[in-house]
Amino acid sequence: MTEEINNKKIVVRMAPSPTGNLHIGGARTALFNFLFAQKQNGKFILRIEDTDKERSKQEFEDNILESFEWLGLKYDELFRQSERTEIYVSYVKKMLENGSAYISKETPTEENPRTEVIRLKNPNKKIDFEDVIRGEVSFDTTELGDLVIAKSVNEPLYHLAVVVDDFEMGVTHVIRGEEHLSNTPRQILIQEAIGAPRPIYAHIPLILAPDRSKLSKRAGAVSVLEYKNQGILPESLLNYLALLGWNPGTEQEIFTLSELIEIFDLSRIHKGGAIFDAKKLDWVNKEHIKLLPREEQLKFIAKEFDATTTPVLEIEKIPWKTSNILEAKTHLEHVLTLMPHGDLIMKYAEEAGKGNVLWPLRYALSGLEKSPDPMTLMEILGGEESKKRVEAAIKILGQ
RNA sequence: GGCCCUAUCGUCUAUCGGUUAGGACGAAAGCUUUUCAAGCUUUAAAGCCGGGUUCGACUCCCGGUAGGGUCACCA
Repeated sequence: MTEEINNKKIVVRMAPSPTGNLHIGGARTALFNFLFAQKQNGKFILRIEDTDKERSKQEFEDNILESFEWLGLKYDELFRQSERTEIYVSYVKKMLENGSAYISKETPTEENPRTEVIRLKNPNKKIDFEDVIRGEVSFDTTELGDLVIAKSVNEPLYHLAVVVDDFEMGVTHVIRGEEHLSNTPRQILIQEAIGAPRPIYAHIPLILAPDRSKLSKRAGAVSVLEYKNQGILPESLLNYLALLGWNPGTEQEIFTLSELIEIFDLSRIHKGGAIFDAKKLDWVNKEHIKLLPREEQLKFIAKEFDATTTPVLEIEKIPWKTSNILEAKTHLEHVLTLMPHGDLIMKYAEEAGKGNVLWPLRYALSGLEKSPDPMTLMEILGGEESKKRVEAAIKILGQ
């Protein structure tokens, strides 16, 4: 509330380019922006940066949008840079007029046959900026030269489009990946040329491949949506991603999205990159599945347990280790009369010895030495199929 | 290579000058008549190196080293 009274509302954005599927690095950037905006009661913009017509693909934009949808990261506004060309053109013209940019004659090459481009007139100065995560960062822009900001008046390039959009959209905080840290001085130069205020920067550390290199397709970066197919819950992915490069300062590790919003804090973000650990993600996912209502839980357990394969039973594995075949048969026969009443079966198991009853039951249902517990299996398999399997086990024992 | 950033168990991390350096994942071991791909218990496992500053440094400073990012008419 105070933010809105004292100064303007906070505005953040996530600006992916549709040149690939949204992967976990992008998802985390989106998450941090989202959490910050929610916490500050601000606005979260999703901006598709598709100024590169050759590399931008509709399928990737679709993938990004679908990923946001699945993750449950709601944005307040959606923009496409390809639909905003006139705006950039007007800025290019303005810069040309006020002399902060100029048309530069180029010697055409094979890759770049163009004879002229538009360059920023670099004032060649030192740029210092305060990064929320990294503190004071300073660059000498002399080495940047007069950077190209547009291929032509009608073809703006990345840096120009970003700066114009952030200005036009009133972006107050730029929260993005560390790979953009060295882009920042260029963008500040353009800001100053068009008279835009400087937003607050927060460059978050990269998510690394197991060999500590930048995450790429080659290094095993996978689309966010692939985790969906793997049975990862969106809240699990978000929870895990939040813990990569950030922590709440307590020992709690499992959070719902609203809990994350409550406790998220930019100042606790790390500086160093972090390796993505799929095993820990699995653990986080398991914890979130436990939080689900029973019905939902079964869906995920069923995903890993193949209920369609009829178990192949080995007779000697049916009885519990201190028991024998005859006893196992007796117990299963009794259980069969009790099915499908789980509570009655449990009661019987308590009396007859849990291992004696439950092990043969579980093994009969699954044919596995390790599996979900018998009650769960019966829920997944259904009453009829469960009975069939128990009967089959009894038959084997009776031979 | 230039510029910039970073540096605690294998991995994710706590520590904001004084701790037996804590937790989690994973690993290993053990327990369990077993609602066992679970749970519980236990163990191993870390301050990159060298200088300062200080009564005292993982923590602050400097220098190395290592890793990463970035140096497009891509984003």
